Amino acid sequence: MAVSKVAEFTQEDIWMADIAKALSHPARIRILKILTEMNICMCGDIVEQLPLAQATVSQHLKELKRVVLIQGEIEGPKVCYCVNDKTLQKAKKELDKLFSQVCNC
Amino acid sequence: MAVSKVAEFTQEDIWMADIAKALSHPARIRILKILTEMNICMCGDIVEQLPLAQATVSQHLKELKRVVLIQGEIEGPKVCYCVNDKTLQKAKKELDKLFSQVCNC
DNA sequence: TTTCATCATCGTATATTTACGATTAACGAT
DNA sequence: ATCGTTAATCGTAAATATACGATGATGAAA
Repeated sequence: MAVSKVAEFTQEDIWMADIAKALSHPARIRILKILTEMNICMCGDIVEQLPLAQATVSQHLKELKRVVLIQGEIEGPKVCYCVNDKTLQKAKKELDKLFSQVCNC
Repeated sequence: MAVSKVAEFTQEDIWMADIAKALSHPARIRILKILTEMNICMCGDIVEQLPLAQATVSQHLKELKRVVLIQGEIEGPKVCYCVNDKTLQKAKKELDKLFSQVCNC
């Protein structure tokens, strides 16, 4: 694109779109589910369960971290990932709000 | 990317990611709101309310149509757009399901 | 039938995303 | 100190997304 026009929208719409972007790849949906299903949650565990290389999974984790849907805690050479309930709750609330605004039901 | 790996995920995760992708630009969030707020909903009306050229808005509408979050009805030279409540309801339901699976709250 | 209005599509430029191998960094264990 | 494990980052290639001007198609109105 020539130049992004994203900044010309409201902060609310930008945030919502940003959360949606983080959820816009099936690998990242899957990662969120894996993080909840499993107790231990190292990057390696996730790589095992996805048809993707370690570098690619690391990139997807980075995107989820960017919007704070997940967070990682360094434990020696390992990193223990988990979902961030606060952001998830806010996302759910804002999505509910959007859908109630937008749906005639 | 070399080759997309999207097909290797479940249909459910792919659908959810696809809906999220459609919502992943603030212009498209805004368009959904405009379509609900306004009674008449021509493409031109939307263009007026966005800081984007007509061709760009048309592209965003196409992306929303792709996942059937909206639909357009041709009325002479005009096209009357409206949100698709059925898809919105399904999206809300699936998102709720995802969040309940993924959030410890 | 010519003109106008409306909107999709084409062509194009640039930015971003997806994917991976290779490398690097950080730490624990030997 | 060296080695193995873990995961981030770099470099790169290819696919997609974003943005717009120009053009095309369609139908209403003159």
